[in-house]
Amino acid sequence: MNSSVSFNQLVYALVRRIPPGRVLNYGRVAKLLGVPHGARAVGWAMSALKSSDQSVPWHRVVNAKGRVSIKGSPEGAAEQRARLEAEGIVFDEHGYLDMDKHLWRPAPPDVEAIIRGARGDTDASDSDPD
DNA sequence: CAATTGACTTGAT
DNA sequence: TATCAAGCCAATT
Repeated sequence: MNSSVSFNQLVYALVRRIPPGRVLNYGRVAKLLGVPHGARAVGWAMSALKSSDQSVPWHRVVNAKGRVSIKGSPEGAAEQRARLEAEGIVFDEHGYLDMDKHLWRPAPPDVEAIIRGARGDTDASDSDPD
């Protein structure tokens, strides 16, 4: 039982670990998951989220410029910003937040653990196949 | 299996 | 800071 997990599930697992008041951008999520250029794929995963999946703090994922990037739903964008402000994040007059100040920097080992957990390989007996 | 799509990113203007 | 083009990825049809 293992890598049968969709990329989306990995994304959700990681986003779920983003602490309040912290944010992550699409490209960073992709990179942490081992796909340096999968930013768009991460965005796709987020768009696939249902309103019922409130276990995933989707509002903590913004674009690389530190700005809310939801398209086709001004309401959704407003909600995302409101949730972030509720966590203490401040947006400037242009709608940007300070990435250097709020970007979440998880330790690599922690990220690996999250990924392994999402894959269900909480055991992972084998050291390093290949 | 090929074409489409989209909450992206980077570099140049 | 805003806009444009090109590159990259996974899920969907």
